[in-house]
Amino acid sequence: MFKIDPSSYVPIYEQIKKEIKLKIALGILEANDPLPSIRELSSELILNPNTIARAYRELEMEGFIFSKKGIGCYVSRRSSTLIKKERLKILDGIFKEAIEKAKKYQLNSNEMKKLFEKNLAEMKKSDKQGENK
Amino acid sequence: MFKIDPSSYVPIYEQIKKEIKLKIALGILEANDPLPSIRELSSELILNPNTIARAYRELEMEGFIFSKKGIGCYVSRRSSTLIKKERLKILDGIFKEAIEKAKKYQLNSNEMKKLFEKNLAEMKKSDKQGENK
Amino acid sequence: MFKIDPSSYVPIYEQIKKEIKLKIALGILEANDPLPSIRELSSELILNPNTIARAYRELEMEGFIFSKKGIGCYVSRRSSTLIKKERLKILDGIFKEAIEKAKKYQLNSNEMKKLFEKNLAEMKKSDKQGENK
Amino acid sequence: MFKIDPSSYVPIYEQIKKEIKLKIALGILEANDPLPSIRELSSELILNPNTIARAYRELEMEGFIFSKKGIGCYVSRRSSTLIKKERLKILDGIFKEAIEKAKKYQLNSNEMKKLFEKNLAEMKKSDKQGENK
DNA sequence: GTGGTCTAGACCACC
DNA sequence: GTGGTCTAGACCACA
Repeated sequence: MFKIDPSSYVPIYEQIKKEIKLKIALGILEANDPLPSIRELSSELILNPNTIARAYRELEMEGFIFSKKGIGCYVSRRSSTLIKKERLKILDGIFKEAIEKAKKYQLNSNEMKKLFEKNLAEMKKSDKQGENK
Repeated sequence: MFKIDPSSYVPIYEQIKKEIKLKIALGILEANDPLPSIRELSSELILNPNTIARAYRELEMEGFIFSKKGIGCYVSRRSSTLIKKERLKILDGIFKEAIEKAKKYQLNSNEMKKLFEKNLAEMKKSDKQGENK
Repeated sequence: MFKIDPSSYVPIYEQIKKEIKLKIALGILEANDPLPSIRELSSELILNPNTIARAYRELEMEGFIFSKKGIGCYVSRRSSTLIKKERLKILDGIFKEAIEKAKKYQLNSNEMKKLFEKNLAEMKKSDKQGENK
Repeated sequence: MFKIDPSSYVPIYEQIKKEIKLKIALGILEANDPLPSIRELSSELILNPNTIARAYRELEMEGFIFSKKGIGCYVSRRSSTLIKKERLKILDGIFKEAIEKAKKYQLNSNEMKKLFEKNLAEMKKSDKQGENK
């Protein structure tokens, strides 16, 4: 389903939450779709069930999913509304953060623009190579 | 001297290390310059001295600084050489990472460009306001 | 027949037991009356048959009902005697409990009275609306 | 500090949350007051630290408290505002629930009133006896 | 010492 | 089988 980086500073349950939110944001998971069961996902990711359970519980508290005892966890109807707001915040945050970091390294806005566009071009290039493979 | 984000997942000692490396990269700290004393920095950042000590210890192990017992810590001569390699990696990584994250959220390159420039413009704006204060 | 609250901490089989005891206490179910079949009730309440079966099993153990294998469950003759004791306890307990809880929140008896009467009035109001539907 | 009922259907972490919210509602705990440490409370209540940690974590997510790594947990400034809203809901819910239960047992509003006032009188009586002891 | 995360594994309610 | 709670105990970051 997705990958987890156990060496990251970001807690594993937080990584799981993000990945599921991402799937909702991309429409891969839609309202009433079932999530993988806690045990299933825990054995797939080689994690303790409690870690998955915590991620699911917090997603439920935030309104993205709902759980039925003995049945499973499902994407909530409100999830698409909730995720739209988060998506914008996240995306905005991504670039804001990058710009702030670059600013710390005393790059001026022109240098940032250059560097950004260089990286963008590189990404496009490697994407095309990926397609041709 | 600099700011720390206690709510970040990045450990505080790691944030301190980054900030000091940054200062070396920018030439604010040069070879043989003294670092703020552990006590000084800990009271300024309202952190436990042990946290600062750990950051300094690891910077010493990586060769960026050296310590004189009972006197203080100083920027090493090798630091500027060491930092140059890191700086390039970091700068390049900043936008690469941002682009990759945005790509996960299925932003195409045009949308990324727009969002990047929007945030760049906002940064400039808030900088000017800061200057006028 | 009755409602179940799946989000309550009280187990569902316990809620079912209470509802059936209630029906006996109110004389809606009398000695030798048949209970709804497990299948019937489980499809009506959208619950697993096992959950209903457990409620019935415990009611039988407590003497309120008896079951004929392959036929169904029936209200026992002793049920009305058994229920009378429970009913008094329960009714008295309802308000005693409410008052104790409110006392914890340092409501004095006047405030409790006010709040009680406010809620009583609201109930009456919503009942009338229900009738006019 | 308070008691927990391990046999209750209400989960222990939920009971702990309620008790702390109660203490905030009553002004026993005020903004910036420290909460007992997780280990302290867990050994006092003879519970696993994880159970306390979960209660504290959820209280933090709901904005009632904040935690500082390596230092402790403290009542938040917003807590008093947040608790006021909850307190009203809780108190209203207590009587609403009691009335609904009594209604199920086909008590009419006059009977409810009588029973309520009887229990209120009993409470007052037992309170006075408690004082004289 | 503090809180935070994670694992391992138990029991429960429910399907 | 499912999710939910709880225990026991480890390791980490931080004071």
